[in-house]
Formats: sequence, structure tokens, C-alpha cells
Amino acid sequence: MRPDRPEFRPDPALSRAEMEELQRDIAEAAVFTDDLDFDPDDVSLDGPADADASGNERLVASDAPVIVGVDQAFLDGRAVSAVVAIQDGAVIERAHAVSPLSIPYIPGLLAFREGGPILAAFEELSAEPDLAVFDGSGRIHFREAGIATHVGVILDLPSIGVAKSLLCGEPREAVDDRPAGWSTPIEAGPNVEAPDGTVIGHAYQSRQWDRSQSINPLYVSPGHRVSAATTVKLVDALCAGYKLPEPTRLADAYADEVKAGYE
DNA sequence: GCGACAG
DNA sequence: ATCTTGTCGC
Repeated sequence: MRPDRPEFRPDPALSRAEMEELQRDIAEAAVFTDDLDFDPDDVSLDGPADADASGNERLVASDAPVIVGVDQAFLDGRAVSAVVAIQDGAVIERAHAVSPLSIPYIPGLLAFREGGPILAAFEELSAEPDLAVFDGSGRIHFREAGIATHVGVILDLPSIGVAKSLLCGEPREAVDDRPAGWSTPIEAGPNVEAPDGTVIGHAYQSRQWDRSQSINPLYVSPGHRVSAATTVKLVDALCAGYKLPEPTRLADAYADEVKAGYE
């Protein structure tokens, strides 16, 4: 897949002030409303719905959306970036890239460390994705430009961010011990460069134990061309009984697999 | 100065 | 993120 807006590439050599300024440009170019080329209701992890009288799937290309999960593994000073594409829940392609890392992890500037390596993996992908699921935040970011938003804008690809912990913003309600399916808005507060109260994402409880131990919720947010409400709906449809959505789990496993071959 | 901070 | 054994529970 080719970068649509190469001028937004996250250059690790930029100064901190330049990085932050680029993020404000990314946020301005980002679309936080639904502009998808598919119906969110068509997202499913089950096989094609239509089959002939004998129950066999039709021998034609599916028109179901192609969704990619993006994740990374690390070794020494390198990143193993993995992109796994699925359609109707089945893997149709896997692509990866191994790239040197030039800067350390800095909260708020993750895209400048991992964005380039991720774009390299996308260039190895031949499938044409309809949606990308990133491990990290999208709009839930100090300047509304987390890695899901940054990469989504560069590729002009609808994207969402799925983070395991909250970077910034304020949950409207306490998030502890919630049942599966529950969600609450994450609103912009003093740390976010957006009008106070702006809904920048949601805490979403994708899984929960029946008793005893409790699982923390996921923090999901729009990357590009997806609304906050649809983001929750998509993540819900992409989860299969585990805390993390399937695209993310598959990408995580593939990244580990590739990494294992390098050591 | 102090606290908070995706992966 | 990564380094890592055991352990609780269905």
C-alpha cells in the first residue's frame, strides 16, 4: 500500500516542537466522522453469509471488508512490524518489515518511533484494506493525533486505535469492574488540545470474568474516517471472546513469529 | 518543581 | 514494549 500523503511522514529527525506541530496538522487533516467504503454492519468474523442450497460457499471473491491488524515486536534496536489482513474472519494475507528504530518511546510521540516501520510493512502488503486496527491510540492523544490517526491520514485509510491503557482524557464514569459490552466516553480535559468535554474515544469492556478477578477495559478511539461511536461498534464486532480484537491478536502473533526467526 | 504519560 | 514461573479457574 502506498502513502497518500508522504509529506506527513513521521520523521524521527524532527525536533520535538516540529513533531508536535506536525501532529496538529495531522489532526486537522483527520476526519473523525464516518467515511467508510463499507457498512459497519457487514463486519463479521464468521464466514460469508450466502451459500448455495448445499451449504457451499460461492466460488466468487467476497465483497466483505478487508480489515488489517497492525502490531509490532522488538529486538535489539529494531522493530518487527506486522500487518495481517482478514476478510470474514479468515486471514488472506500477512506482510511484515524489520526496521531500525531511531528514537526511544516518548509518550505522545509514539508515531515518530513506530510510524515509519509500520509504513514499511504496509508497503509490503498487496491487499487493499478497508480498515486498519492499530495497537495504540488514535484521537485519544494530547493533540488528537495518536499513531492510528497519523498512519491512517498518511495512507488515507479508515483506521481505529485500540489501547490497553489510557494516554490522556477523562472517562465520564469510573471504569472499574464493568460487565462485557459496557462503554463510557473519554472526554477531552486539560491535557488535550480540544474543546473541554469533546468525546475523543471510549473505554470499552471487551471481556470480563464472571467472578473474582477483574479485567481492565480497552481504550478505543477514532483514527481516521471513523466516528467514536462506530469505533466502539467495530471493535465489538471484531472481538471473539478475548480482550483484544482478532486483527490485533493475529498481528501480534505474526510479529512474534517473525521475531523468533531472527533470534 | 511535581505529576502524568499509548508502545 | 521486553525480561519470565508459577498458579488460579473453567
